[in-house]
Amino acid sequence: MRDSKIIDVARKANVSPATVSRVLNGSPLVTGKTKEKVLQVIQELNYTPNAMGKQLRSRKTMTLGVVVTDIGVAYNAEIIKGIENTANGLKYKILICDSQNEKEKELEFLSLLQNRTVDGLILVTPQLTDSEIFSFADEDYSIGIIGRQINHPFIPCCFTDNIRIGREVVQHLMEQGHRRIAYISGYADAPDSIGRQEGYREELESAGLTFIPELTDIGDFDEQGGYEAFKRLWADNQKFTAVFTANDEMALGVYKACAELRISIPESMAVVGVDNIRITNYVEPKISSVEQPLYAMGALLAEKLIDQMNGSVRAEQQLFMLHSTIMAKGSSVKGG
Amino acid sequence: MRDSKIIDVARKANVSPATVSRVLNGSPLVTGKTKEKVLQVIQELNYTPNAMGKQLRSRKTMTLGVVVTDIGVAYNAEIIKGIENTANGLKYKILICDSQNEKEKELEFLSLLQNRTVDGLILVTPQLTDSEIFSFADEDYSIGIIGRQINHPFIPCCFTDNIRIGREVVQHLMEQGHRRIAYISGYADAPDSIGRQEGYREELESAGLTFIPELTDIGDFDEQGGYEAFKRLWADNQKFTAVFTANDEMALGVYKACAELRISIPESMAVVGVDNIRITNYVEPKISSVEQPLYAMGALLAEKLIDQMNGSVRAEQQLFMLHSTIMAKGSSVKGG
DNA sequence: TTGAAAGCGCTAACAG
DNA sequence: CTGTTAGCGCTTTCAA
Repeated sequence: MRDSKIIDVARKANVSPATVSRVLNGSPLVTGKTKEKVLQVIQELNYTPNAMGKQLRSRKTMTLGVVVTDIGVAYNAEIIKGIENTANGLKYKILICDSQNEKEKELEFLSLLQNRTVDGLILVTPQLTDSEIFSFADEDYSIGIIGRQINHPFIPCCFTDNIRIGREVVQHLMEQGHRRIAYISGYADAPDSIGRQEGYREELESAGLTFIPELTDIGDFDEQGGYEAFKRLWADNQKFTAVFTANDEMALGVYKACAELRISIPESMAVVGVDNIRITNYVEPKISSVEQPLYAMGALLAEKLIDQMNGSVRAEQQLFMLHSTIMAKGSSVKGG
Repeated sequence: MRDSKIIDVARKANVSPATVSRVLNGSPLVTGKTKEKVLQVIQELNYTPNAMGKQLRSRKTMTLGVVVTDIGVAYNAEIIKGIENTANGLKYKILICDSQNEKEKELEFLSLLQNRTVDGLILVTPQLTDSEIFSFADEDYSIGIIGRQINHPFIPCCFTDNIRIGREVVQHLMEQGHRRIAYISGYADAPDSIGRQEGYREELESAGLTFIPELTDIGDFDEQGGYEAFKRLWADNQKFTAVFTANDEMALGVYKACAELRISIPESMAVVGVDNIRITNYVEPKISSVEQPLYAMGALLAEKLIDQMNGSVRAEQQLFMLHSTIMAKGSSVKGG
């Protein structure tokens, strides 16, 4: 069954296509009577406006591209939800790209901006470097980033205050009586690793303690990496009573290492991670962690990007730094 | 900077737009020399074909819509990955809808098929009833379903063999010496609940045991529901030594209930769930579960739907029933 | 092998 | 308030 088009409706209702279009788009300049007639014919013909015709003519797809490194990670899924809900509320749809951490796939997806398949693009902690992203940033292309701060006048960013995360975790551990606190970072060059370590250091020093490089190691953000990093730290025989891992996956690795080494948590070793993933509440003891406002980050950035796309101000770059919340649980509170 | 269009390229290369289009689409009828010239101009002008123009003219968006009830659930994320990868390989893009279990949102998204925003739509265990879906099924609309079998000539379906899941779980539990096995279903009317219970019953009976209705309860597929169902079963004082929950969330609820009731797993109570979610390997003891080929389901259905969309056979309905694998772990194997 | 011309279905100027 | 008309950028007959 061939779809009917605007001209069919127009003819049957004895009006022009323009009038039908006006009715469809809620123009106030149509008489009640005409409008009713048109609406009725639309019903009779079961007419639906063709999106491609509309998009071509209006030069808008009402679609936002979203590039994520892995849709299966709860962190990303929550951000996507925030984006999606906000976008949908503003009549935008979401085109997803799970890049599987491949730069090439991310780059490929960016071309959807050029060919106007999407009106704007949100990158969630992409693999792409700043300069690769810059090469696409243009007066005419709307790009936003979540989970990383980059310095470009047209690119709004939304990220957490990593320094503050580091400070609060250390502060919490010090309140529990710890003085020698280890830090396991993710990838060495990841902003999240660096920022959290910076906060860790600042807080230690502002408490009059010294930052000891030997108490830090690198764990690549995954369970295995955390496991290995902890074992290295432990073997190094630096005494420490608490470890702060830059994410929860690595904290799980620490749990595994402690089990093998017969170190009891939290009695002999306090552990705090970041992200507050679900599993932290199912292991014994529950893992203290820092909860980031992921949904809010997605929602906020989507809103701001859409705003910007729709011509509002672009006077200065929009940077949004959100705060996280520490959730103290059994892994860092004795008798908790 | 205004994008250049096909006519700009044509003029600069001294050819017609038709020729440029031919080059762009790899038509074999273009001279090598002409082709080179055109390609060169395309480079110079940094020309990218406008997707909307192309889509309108060719009546194809190369986009697949995907409706999921919750993108944050690992089950769904894995299916989406299968769909996305396959679709991308065939040059299709993915438009996502997280319906949050709201029928209304699912229905709204279905309209993207009507207005030709997407070429086809995949529903992943939707809330919509069969008849609601049927009202959209049409020679002209391509819809596929994952996780549920529905009976319609144009709608390919991909789902797991739930009866077999039930039989294999019961068989495994019987091998471990259990004779009185309880079953906690999800929503009473969910095909997954029914199929798994059917398999449970069949296997019991084929082993010469009787199906005891008092040993079954309903847990709504979530942790709390599993917790409550187990407590009801236990309070009912029917003796049983094993419980099969229709998914892992409910198994987690059973763990909670057993902890409170001081029933030790697996010594006094064996537990088996379905889905093999990540948490099953982080609780103590690990939860035995049934792993479904989720990625494969997504990939398979995407492929078949795209095939069907591209005019291949539509002789008979395509039904794909995949098999799952039981993963026996500590919760059902003593000393495991 | 290439070009001319006619739309795909819609919206927006401009007239009336 | 409504109609006429001219495209949005592209592909695809049909002719040459």
